[in-house]
Amino acid sequence: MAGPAGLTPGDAGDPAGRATILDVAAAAGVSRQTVTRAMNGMEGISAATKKRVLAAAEALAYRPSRFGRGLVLGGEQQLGLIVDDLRNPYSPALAAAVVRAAAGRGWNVMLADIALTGDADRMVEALGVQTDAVVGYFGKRAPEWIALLGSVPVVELDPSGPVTGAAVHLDPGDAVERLVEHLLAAGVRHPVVLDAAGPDLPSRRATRMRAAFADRGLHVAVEPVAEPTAERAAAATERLLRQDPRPDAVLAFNDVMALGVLAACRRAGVDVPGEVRVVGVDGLPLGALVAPALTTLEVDVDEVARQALDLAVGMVAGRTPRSGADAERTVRHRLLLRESA
Amino acid sequence: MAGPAGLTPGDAGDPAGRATILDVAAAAGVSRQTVTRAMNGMEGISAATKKRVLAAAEALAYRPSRFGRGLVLGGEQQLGLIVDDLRNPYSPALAAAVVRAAAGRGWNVMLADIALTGDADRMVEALGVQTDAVVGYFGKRAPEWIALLGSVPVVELDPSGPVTGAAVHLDPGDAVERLVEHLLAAGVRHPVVLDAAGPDLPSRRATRMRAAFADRGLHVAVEPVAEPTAERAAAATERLLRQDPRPDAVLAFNDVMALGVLAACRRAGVDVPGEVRVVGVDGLPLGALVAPALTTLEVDVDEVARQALDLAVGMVAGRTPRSGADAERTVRHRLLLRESA
DNA sequence: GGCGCTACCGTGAACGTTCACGGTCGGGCG
DNA sequence: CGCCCGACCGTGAACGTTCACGGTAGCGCC
Repeated sequence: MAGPAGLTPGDAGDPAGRATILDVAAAAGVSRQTVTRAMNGMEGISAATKKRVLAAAEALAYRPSRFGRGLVLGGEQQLGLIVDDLRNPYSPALAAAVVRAAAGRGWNVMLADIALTGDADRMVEALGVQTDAVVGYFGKRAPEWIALLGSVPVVELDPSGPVTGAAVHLDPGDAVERLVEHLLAAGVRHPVVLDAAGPDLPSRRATRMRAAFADRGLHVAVEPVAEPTAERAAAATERLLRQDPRPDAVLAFNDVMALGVLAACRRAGVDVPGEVRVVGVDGLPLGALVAPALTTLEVDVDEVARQALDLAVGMVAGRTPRSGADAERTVRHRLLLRESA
Repeated sequence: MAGPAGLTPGDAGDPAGRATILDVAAAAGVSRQTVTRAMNGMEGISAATKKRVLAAAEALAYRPSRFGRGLVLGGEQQLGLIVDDLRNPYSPALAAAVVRAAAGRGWNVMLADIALTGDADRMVEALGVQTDAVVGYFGKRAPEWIALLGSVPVVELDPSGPVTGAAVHLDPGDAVERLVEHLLAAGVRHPVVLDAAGPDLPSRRATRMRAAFADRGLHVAVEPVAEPTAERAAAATERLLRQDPRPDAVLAFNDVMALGVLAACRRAGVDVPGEVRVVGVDGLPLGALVAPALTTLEVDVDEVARQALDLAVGMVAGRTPRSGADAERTVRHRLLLRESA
């Protein structure tokens, strides 16, 4: 168990570079194939030889090249996942779901964050080189990046623009209708939507919410926030609370922003849901931890992950078309009525 | 832009499998090398030929094999990151930091979750095959998994047992001393540590906290919780609050558990920090969103990521030794005094 | 002694790409 | 006309691994 002393990698003549299977074969006095047999636990090798080969491999710090192996074996299936910003808890919630779904099918997941990465273009391109399919949020630059990915199959998640290929849509469906009914029944008259200022404003969610209110004869102000963070939402809420008439319901773009709204209300001494009702979107578990517990439009990330993976593997296998109706799925939001509204 | 109609991949004789560079060469009536020149924007090719080659590539849905390319180019650097459970917000916070640090060095990050994955052994092994170095939380099974990784350089994060290789340690250092001083000065007499029931109990954190109290002549009860989740912590807290004497301070293993403690106190009508003081560990941003804002021992995830990557790339390059004093770094906790204690 | 069988091991070939070099062809120049 | 040069393009070789097959030795059996 103690590390073999005095052995640095490339201990024989090799000045640099990893040891290859031929180095091990030479060191053990056998052929390539015998090394393969030893390393991969195949039959057709004596116990003594196997031991000798493994010792040589250990001494040379030999590790099979994933490229050499992948070349002949046809490669493990590798999925690229693009998320918007890992600091927003929704991203990891989704990532967790995707990792789980992928593991079930024997796929590995490679994670990329386009908000955190300086050179997003390079990142996307690298992802295309390293993976067999890519799933994720592309936002406004979807066409550009999908082009950058070359012919790697792509599944867009909740696309904002017109879809160019496969996609999993998020549909507020009747959850938003029921939410609006609920708010109106509670006496809400001055609702405000706190929208995330993406490239295209207002967002689809905001539009959908506004439409639901408009159907029932109520006008909704849409307040754009520079970044979809709790801090920005809190700052925006402070402004809103000073308005006249004061909003009696704040619908946030996502749960994290809604948490910021709750914090701002608490600091301002405004009772939730008594004076202001607050709702989010995403259904994050941590929404149940705060007081009052957050009412939200929950998205079933496991279902999203399942559908996305289904599309991705289908496209890789050549079953699913790369675009068109068969390449689109829809996952519905669920209304999660807790305490804040 | 419109997809070329009537062209399915493998449109010529090929019954299955992706098109190779030779297929493109044949289709365009040129040689391999010319295809390479066209695809990679190299010089020594006429504009007309280049256009013809690119058209053929497009038609055949050709995509360079990452294995073939990696084999000759020596491979992009790829880092594996093992986290415990993505549903705990600390994991993504760390992952975000690692992704950022890695992107700065031109590395890609592949994410694995050992809690979510059914067959963790297989996952770890696959990670070893696909990456050039692995960083992460291995927990109790560290030796076993490091062995499984073969000769892939490994950096353990906050190892619980004795370190077998490189590691980044988390040191509560004087932050915990100052915390205990603060609690004692506030009149705390019956502190309880809510520990995460890992394989080795009590955890290093719990031990450290207990020692700090013991140094000042106070005994601390350690309460193990089956899982390090908010729900479990809340349930445990309900039990604790019925004890006599009732604890006047609860030190949780991490922030998520501390949030569970806060929720339980709120439900029980117990004032924080008036009647019970609550402390977490991690320094998650969301700890500032709850009421009262969570006092915690913050860990600088960016610094952890930097150190870990430094070790990893050093080992890959052969600079840093695989074990020993030079292969270990330490990052100190910081006391973040907010409202809950 | 010849035959076949088993256990063990080695040798071409292939995977898909890029590098280094060699070839061809047209044209300018003395 | 002979020479050289630049622009363009093609051909072996190499990367590291595994698969399919071929070889050799030992041994039992007729």
